[in-house]
Amino acid sequence: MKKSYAKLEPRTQRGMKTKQKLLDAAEIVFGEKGFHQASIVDITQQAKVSMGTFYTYFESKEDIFRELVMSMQKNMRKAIKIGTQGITDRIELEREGFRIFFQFLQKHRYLYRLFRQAEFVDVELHRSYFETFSRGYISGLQDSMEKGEIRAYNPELLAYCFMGIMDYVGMKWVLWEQQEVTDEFIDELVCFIKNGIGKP
Amino acid sequence: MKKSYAKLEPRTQRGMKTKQKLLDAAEIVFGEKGFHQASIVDITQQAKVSMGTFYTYFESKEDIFRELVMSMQKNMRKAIKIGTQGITDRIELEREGFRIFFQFLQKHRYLYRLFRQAEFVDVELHRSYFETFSRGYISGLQDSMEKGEIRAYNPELLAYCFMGIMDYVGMKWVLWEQQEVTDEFIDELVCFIKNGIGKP
Amino acid sequence: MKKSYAKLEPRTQRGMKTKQKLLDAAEIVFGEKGFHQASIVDITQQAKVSMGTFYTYFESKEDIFRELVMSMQKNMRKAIKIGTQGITDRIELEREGFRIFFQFLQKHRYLYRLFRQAEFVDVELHRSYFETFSRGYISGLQDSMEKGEIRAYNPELLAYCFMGIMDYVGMKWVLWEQQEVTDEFIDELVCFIKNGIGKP
Amino acid sequence: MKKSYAKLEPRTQRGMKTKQKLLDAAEIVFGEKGFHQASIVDITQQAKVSMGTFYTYFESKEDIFRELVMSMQKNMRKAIKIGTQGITDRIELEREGFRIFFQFLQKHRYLYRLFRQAEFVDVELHRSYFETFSRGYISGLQDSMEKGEIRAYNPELLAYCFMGIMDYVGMKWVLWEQQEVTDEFIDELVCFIKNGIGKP
DNA sequence: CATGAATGAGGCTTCATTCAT
DNA sequence: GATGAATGAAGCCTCATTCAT
Repeated sequence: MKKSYAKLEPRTQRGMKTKQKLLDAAEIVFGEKGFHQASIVDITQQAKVSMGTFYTYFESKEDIFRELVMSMQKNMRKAIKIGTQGITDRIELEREGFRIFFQFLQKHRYLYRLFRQAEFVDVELHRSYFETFSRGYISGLQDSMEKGEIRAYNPELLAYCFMGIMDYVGMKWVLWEQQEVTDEFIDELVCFIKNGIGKP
Repeated sequence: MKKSYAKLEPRTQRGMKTKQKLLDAAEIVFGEKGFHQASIVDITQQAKVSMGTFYTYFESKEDIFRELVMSMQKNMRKAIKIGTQGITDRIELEREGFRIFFQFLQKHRYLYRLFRQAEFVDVELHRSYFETFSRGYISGLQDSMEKGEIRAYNPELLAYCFMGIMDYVGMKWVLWEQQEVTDEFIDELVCFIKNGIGKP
Repeated sequence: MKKSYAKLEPRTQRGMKTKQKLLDAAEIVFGEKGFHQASIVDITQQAKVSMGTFYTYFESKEDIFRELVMSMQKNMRKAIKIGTQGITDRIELEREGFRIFFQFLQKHRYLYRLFRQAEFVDVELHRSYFETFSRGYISGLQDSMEKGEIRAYNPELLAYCFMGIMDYVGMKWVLWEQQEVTDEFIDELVCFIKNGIGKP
Repeated sequence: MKKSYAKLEPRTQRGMKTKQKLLDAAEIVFGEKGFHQASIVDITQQAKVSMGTFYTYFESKEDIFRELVMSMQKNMRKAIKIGTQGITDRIELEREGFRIFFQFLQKHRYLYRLFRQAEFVDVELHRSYFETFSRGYISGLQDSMEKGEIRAYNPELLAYCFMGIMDYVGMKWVLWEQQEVTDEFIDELVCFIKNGIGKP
């Protein structure tokens, strides 16, 4: 017996607006309270709509979380892609990538809290994010290595190192310290990536 | 979050055993299901004790989680400390630190899942872990820099980079791929840290 | 159970058609899912109209159910009345009554599911059906007894026996087995009613 | 992820008593309000236990309904079986069967309301009841026919006729009229079954 | 007349915690 | 110390009905 209240895409302008209000509210609420501590009512109150309205646009708490995380991932990847277009030098590309990532983080302060929880909400969501993101990263690094632009390492290892660095540095300075990430800061980061800690 | 019974420290051999059974069970259950998805019954069933027994030794679900995570952190730090004793060369120290960390991970497969969730269970727990762990790391790096052993960077930045790398590499190869982390693999990792990606 | 809009009798051709579409849809939906499992949306989707349109023609879910059941009852009684007109012999009258009833059942496969539920939707609806139907039956039987055409029994008892037989036989062979009820089958049924199971 | 709170059979005397209280309460509540109109709270209040206790013994509303209906069916069949043991004459057997059935009905006033709804709660439950009950009935009738004790009919048809009669007569006089069903009444009923309505 | 977004009361279910035995 | 039945607050979700366009 299939559901009679199928959740469809809104068919009016008003509906689209309401759905967006809910997504925006969810970003804040999930970010602040965490997925499991947050309730649907928290979200609808934040969005200033009634509880029932939630279920006009989403099937469940998991559903809105998934949509939220996926759209965020898409936007982030897009921002990085657009921002780094045309940069050919690998080091410069990394520098710009970091900058854009931290900028994105500042705009979406809860990105971390959302991504981190994905693992406990929907394993697939989590995995697919890492796979998609790392795939692009890996092939980019591989190209640079083949061109002899950078040292040769296992490109997968390198990609995960970079992702770990972005994650932890972003968590510490953007999320916790809420500092503006300056160009000098990023320069130092890139310097480490380029030269390592060994003395020349 | 009331409590009428104080948490007991077991006074008998039997009591100690029961408490340990519960902690072992909690490691598995929290690791597999996640803190919020896991129930007290899951834990007591896994430990093969009755529901009531749980509250003889722990005040709440949060309580056992905290105790579990804290003891794990302590053990991990201890393992690294002991294993790296006597090593003076910074690079070798990092190499051995990575090796021990990944070994520890292999023994405690759920370490990640537990640490990751700490943020959503008890913010203090999470913060204090990072602070304690990074403090030691930072001061060690600072020493090495002052001795001129390694290049000079913001030691805090470096510590978070290393922690991020450990986290992501461990997650990818130990947790997900369940590969044995070979010496060659660690060597490559250390090589990156030492030399960076820039061409010499 | 509030209402601010009075139920409209459709005033246009288009309106009449829409109302009928809704009634036809309700017959299918209530029949398949059952009154309580069925939703207004199920009905409006089946009828291919919007949700709001429903309340132009019906006051509530109960309302359309009532109208549906009552019209079905009326049609059934009418069919039997017309079909048995002019038959004077009681036994032949019963035979023809059965035939028409089973034919009606075949056309309105959900009649049972609807009538059966009436008891749980609107007790009055249910009672009134039985009273109206049995009243005619009883008086007919009484006449036949007084004329000495059939044996004398408590006519009310007899009427309920016949109704029970129609109900169960129809349920078994028309609803469940979906067999065509042949004349031979009905003949055997009437034979039992006429002669009983006792040896002559 | 399997349920952690599995519904087991109670392991103590106290538990058994509580479960029975809930079943007794459900019989009344489902009988009076109907399955869909009744809520779990209605049942637990009637049983004077807390809401949570319900889920210690039953998985869902459907679950307790099923258990209730199945135990009732079993008890009814058992009562008829025991009560008609040793009766060899078919007519007397039917007479006694009716008597016991109506007596059972008087004790379990809600039996009808429960059985009638089974169709809308769990189709299988409903079907299996009819199949089990009719199977015994049919084979008994067949035996009698083969022995030449009663007239020969399609035994399945006859069984459904008798079941329909029991159903409707019980509904009318026991459930609605709440009359005591006297021996005279049953005698008349049996007389019809034996002799039919045809003049000798 | 027709539409479909919005509402919110009501019902189901979970599970951390208590407590009598 | 150990047991497991009992509790009830809290959260998810449904859907009949309203109403602005």
